[in-house]
Amino acid sequence: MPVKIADIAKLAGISSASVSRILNKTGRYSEETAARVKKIAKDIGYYKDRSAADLAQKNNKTIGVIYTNSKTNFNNIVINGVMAEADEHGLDIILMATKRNDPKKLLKTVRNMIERRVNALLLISLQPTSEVINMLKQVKINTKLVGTSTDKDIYFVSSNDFLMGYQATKSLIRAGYKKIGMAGSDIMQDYVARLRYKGYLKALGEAKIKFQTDWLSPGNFSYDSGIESAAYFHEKKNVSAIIGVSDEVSLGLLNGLHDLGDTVPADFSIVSIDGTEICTRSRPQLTSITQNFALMGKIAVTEFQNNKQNVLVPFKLVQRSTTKKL
Amino acid sequence: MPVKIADIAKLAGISSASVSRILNKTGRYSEETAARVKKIAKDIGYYKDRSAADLAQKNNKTIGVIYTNSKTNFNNIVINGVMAEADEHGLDIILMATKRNDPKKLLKTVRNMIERRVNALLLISLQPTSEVINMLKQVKINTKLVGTSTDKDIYFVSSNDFLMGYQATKSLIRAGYKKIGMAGSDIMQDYVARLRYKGYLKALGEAKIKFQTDWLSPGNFSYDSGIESAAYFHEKKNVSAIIGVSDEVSLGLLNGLHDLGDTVPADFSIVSIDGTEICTRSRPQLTSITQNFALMGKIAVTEFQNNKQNVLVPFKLVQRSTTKKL
DNA sequence: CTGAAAGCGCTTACAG
DNA sequence: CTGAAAGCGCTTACAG
Repeated sequence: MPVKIADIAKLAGISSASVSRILNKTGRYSEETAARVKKIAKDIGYYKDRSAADLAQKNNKTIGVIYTNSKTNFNNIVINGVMAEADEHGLDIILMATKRNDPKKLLKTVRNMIERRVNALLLISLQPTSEVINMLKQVKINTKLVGTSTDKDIYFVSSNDFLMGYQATKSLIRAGYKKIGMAGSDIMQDYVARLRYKGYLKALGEAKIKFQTDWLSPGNFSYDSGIESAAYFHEKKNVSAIIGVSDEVSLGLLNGLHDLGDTVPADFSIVSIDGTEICTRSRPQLTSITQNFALMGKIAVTEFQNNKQNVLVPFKLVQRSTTKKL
Repeated sequence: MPVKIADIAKLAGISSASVSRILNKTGRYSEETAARVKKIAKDIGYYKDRSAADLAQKNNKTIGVIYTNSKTNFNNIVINGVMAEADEHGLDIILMATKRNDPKKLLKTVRNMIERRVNALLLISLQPTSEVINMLKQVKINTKLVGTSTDKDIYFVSSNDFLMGYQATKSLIRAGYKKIGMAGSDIMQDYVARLRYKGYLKALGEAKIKFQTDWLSPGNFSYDSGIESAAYFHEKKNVSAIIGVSDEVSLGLLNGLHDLGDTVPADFSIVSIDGTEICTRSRPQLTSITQNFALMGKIAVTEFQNNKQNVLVPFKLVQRSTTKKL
């Protein structure tokens, strides 16, 4: 049985109301009694019961964060950004992890967050079903996708996927590459993939390069997709540069190509999209379109009350060693 | 204003008590009214207020998990194990992230968990100060360290660090290596490092190899420590094999050595401790002492009520390409 | 099978 | 500056 405010009140010979005010630094109270109360609280090991406090206050100042506990490597960066900003605003964070591509589990997790009455909800690199979106709308919890965009009826903070695809391709073309592949995503199934693909097509078009359908190697953004794409391009030898749609994919490409005896960037050049530390920890290091995930996390919490629009965060091209000078 | 049980009760023309029983599938009730109540609850978008429920029940069936949101790569694996097991037992998980080496922030986070009255607390790969440990003891929350051992007054589930150091060293010796370094930890400051070092010394001693103090390159388990150690050993050329105390360190070693023109395993062999996917994603792939982090997570929750002892989880040596055949 | 009522531990107008 | 009291939304003996 944990100690409660009433215990402190009794010991201090005052009312619970006063104890509450003192402990929360709210309302008026004398500093003398305050000192006494704080000492007692400390001595008997008092810790507020948040259930009771939240219930009474009807506002708990916590924002929920759900992420997929899979190999997506930038979640941690986003979460760091979220935490740093939440600290500044005196907001608590409750994290919950879910599995990628497990709508049931996500639904359950979202329900849990609703039951905990979080003030806002952030979904990191996650694509909710409309069932989830409707649920959230119904209970009027501000929700944002972070690190991914969407065409569904929900706000997001992410990079401009079209522009990243465009930029990656254009830079490659400018450096002299003519046959450019794109690896690791499924433009039929995936909205983000489609946007990037469109940017890629646009850059190709502007340079009067005729797109070949076999320049695409599909996948699900994973390392294994990269490995498979490496095998594909090694076999086909139809491109000289490849855009990996995530750092995972690009590392898979790099390793897969290496294992097949190809040299990067001599035989194939690679530019990755994401730009996490994976890029600097491979040999050669991966040239990348680098997204600002920390900023996304920060913005997601700064804007948590006014859920009025999407925000697109700037990205940049970082030259490393898997391409010629771009 | 979210809808509440009373709203459902009014709509259904019954008491709140009955609604509560139905929604929680507890006590007795007729299936007819149950069906009606469930439909109403769904229609008006009812979600239990957990604050109220927890307060009334004085038990919330949730276990708190705190981890460091830094580059420690095995946290995710542990957390996956924790989640899987928690699901089986119908336990909720609240995750919170903290910074490595930030006792203030950890204290704050632990306090937050206490206020939320978690049934048990898991600290993933974290070394709490005695202040934290005493706090937890005072409020009688079962707490376990997961993924690290300790000599402090708190239980843990981890691998046997002494044995890992011993095993890594002994395997190397058996394969013919005589000059064996250990990189990336500080045996003065760090308890885990000391245990592994003692195992290492024992294996050396058994093989009548005289330990040289310059076989040690200190660090803090990080990638950068690996890079620095690479520079050190490259310069000294005093060992032929190096034990990296974490996958991060080992990857740093590998990359650092590569950048200095050394070849692994020809010039230096490396065996890593951890065995996460980092080991299979480097070229050459890292031979490792592989810990079973998922099992640690699982065990930590299975045992969450009976906090009576430490548990040591088996590890194994996995041969890859940064050493001769061990 | 069902309801009235007390209680969980806080907070917060309100009155003094 | 302080206290008595109501209320937050649930759960759970208890009585029927």
